[in-house]
Amino acid sequence: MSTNADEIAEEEIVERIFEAVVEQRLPPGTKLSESALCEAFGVGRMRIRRSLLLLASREVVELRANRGAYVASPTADQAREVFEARLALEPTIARLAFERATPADFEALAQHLRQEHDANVQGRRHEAIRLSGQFHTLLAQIAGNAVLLRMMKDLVTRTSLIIGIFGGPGAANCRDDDHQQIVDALLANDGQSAVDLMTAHLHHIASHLDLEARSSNSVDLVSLFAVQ
Amino acid sequence: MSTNADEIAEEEIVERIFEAVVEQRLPPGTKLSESALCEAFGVGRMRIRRSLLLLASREVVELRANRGAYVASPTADQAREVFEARLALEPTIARLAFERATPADFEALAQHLRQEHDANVQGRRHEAIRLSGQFHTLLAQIAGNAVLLRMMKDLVTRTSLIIGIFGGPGAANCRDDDHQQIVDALLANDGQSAVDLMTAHLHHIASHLDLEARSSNSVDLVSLFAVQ
DNA sequence: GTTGACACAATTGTTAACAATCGTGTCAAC
DNA sequence: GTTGACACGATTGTTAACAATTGTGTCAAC
Repeated sequence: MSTNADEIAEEEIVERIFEAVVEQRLPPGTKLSESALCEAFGVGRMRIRRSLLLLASREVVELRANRGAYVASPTADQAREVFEARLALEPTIARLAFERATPADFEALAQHLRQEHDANVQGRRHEAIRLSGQFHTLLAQIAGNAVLLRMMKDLVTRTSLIIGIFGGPGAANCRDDDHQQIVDALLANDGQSAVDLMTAHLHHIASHLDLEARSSNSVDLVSLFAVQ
Repeated sequence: MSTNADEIAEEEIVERIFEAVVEQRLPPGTKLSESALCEAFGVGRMRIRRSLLLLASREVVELRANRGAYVASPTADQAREVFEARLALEPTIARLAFERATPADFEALAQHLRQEHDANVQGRRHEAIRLSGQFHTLLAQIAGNAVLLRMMKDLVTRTSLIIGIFGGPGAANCRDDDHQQIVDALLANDGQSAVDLMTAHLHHIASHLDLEARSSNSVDLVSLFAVQ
């Protein structure tokens, strides 16, 4: 009764769009027209508008007045902020996951690493990218904190956008080897190493970004003709 | 042209309700009827509904289907999660604020402490509570990270709800003396102390909660008649 | 050939009426 | 006197038509 199967809920639409963004099938700047989404999800316009509002509140979508919804294009500053936030959260998440992981969690981690490896080997790029981000939310899930999990979902999604903009052409999200090492540390009962590896992992990702790159679009003109 | 003065934006409605919740003028469970809010803010129903959706997405408001919007009533588990998240974020925020604070920021902190002290001495309870929470968001502002700032606003607001439910009757949010000490540490150029004081401060607040208290409402019946 | 204004089409934003659901109060039955 | 069913009022949820804004394409003028 609470789960009406007749129509898709906003939550699911948001989830699906999140997933598509994580997989980089919806690049930054993509226009999300209401009518197209109505058709895609088979729902009314109101539901789409609510979903877009929710996506905008999580800064995955940008709402321009009278011009529609677009997949967000994080700026270099925003990219820095996202990674700073991840560096604040994820070491703690790694520690909590270390403290609370059950045997079932370790099994889930092992299975995830296999999937990630397979997707990489078999060249399923979208799936590999998605799993790569999902590793971080899986850890948050194991950490057993819904607040942190929600934050991580947002940050991981925005990270995909950031890599899409500032990452090199071949740059995927993470080396899966890093993930393997983190899980190994957890299995070896070495929590501190897991925390440190996570920190290093994030620094590694951030270091592969060129945050000076795409400022060319509009900022150049502004700064070029600045008075000073 | 972008700032139409003719009507209040959703953003402002959300901000105002956030403020009222922080000040504990909107206790947990309060019904937020659409018509009442329409009258209160002088806007159409659609705008109110959008605002409520935004508030719900930040878990300050709970939306029950066909029954309306209510100020959220965090559970004990959610309370633990919120404090865990704050413990993950705020030490980092304190460190960042320490690294980046300008003389103007220190002046703002000093002024804030004065206001907080005055409100306490003069017994303006609502304002005191608001300023007490605002201290934490002010630090996030000084830390210069919009992502972290947004997270902190949500967490501080939810903390007010948590204290309203699980705090003792006279329990305000923070002792302002703790805040003074943190600022003193920053002024003394002692970043590590500021970080440690912040951690201790959060533990102090959490320790004054009785997270076993209000589980009586519905859980008691369930556990009372449990099979085992 | 380029630039400017104008009009049209397409899309978004808003409003108002309608439908559905829930809580409450009354009333009858046991 | 308590419990159950029923109907009403109030509130929320949805739909569809309408209004407003934006972007585009055409056309004339220089």
